[in-house]
Amino acid sequence: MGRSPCCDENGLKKGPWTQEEDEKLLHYIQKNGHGSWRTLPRLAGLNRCGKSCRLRWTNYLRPDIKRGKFSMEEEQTILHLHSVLGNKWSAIATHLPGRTDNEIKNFWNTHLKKRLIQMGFDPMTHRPRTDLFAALPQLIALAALREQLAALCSPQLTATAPSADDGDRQSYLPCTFPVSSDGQEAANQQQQTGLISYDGGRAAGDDADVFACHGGGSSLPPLTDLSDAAASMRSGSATASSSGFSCSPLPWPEFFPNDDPFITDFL
DNA sequence: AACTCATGCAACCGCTTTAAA
DNA sequence: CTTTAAAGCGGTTGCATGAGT
Repeated sequence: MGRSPCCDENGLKKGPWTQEEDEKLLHYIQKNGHGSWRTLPRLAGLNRCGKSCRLRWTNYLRPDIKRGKFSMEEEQTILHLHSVLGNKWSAIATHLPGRTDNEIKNFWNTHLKKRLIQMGFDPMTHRPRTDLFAALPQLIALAALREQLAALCSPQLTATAPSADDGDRQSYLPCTFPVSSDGQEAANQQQQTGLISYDGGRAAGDDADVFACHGGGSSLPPLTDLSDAAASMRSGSATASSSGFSCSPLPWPEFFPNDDPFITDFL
């Protein structure tokens, strides 16, 4: 099972392909098929290794390759398949006609992976990350929630004694995630059997990696409905169990156990 | 205008798998 | 069954380009 010497051979060109090389390769394959990639470069008159030729063909020259931005449907498919298959790019690519595994891999690494990390998800498991730094957005959200609930319980306090830093705090309290400029186009993810199903995406032509926070077309798995909780607090009703609030007021209760002193300290 | 930094993508590297001898 | 070459695949790198300062 020795490694093929391939590009180690002296004199073989590496680096970006020229138009002339592309034409030679394209012309040869259209006429003869690729056959053995090992012998192809010599037969096609190319000073490249077979591996390089194969890659150039499969990732760029193949006539059925689709170019341009990934559609929302494609994004959704990639996210779903990745949650099931992991980094099996070639397997994922078989479900996206015209897209190469390399293209999907690049798209994942430059867009989708970052987006999941930003949202506090582990890009490999598609679950909320449980380490402290990853959970920080959720913890900050909890702090915000606590402040808001406290304000609802005793509005006179906040009304009569505004603190100097209230303005600053308010600026980040309402949302701890990047907010979409368009609530409709924000990604909408759901936790289904522990996996994220990406059910939305960006509007066409919108490149910004922006996401609405909870309540504005969330791209996160469904959090506990805070408005219900707040309404219950306001009305003084303790019968919020129908909304599930009394069971666990926290998002993803399995990651934020109610008996965790660090968490309960927020409440 | 010049510089720095971030981003996207093509291509390479090296390991694994497959198939032929 | 074993060995070996070839192909497949995923991770990584490096360059071109655009945005921001």
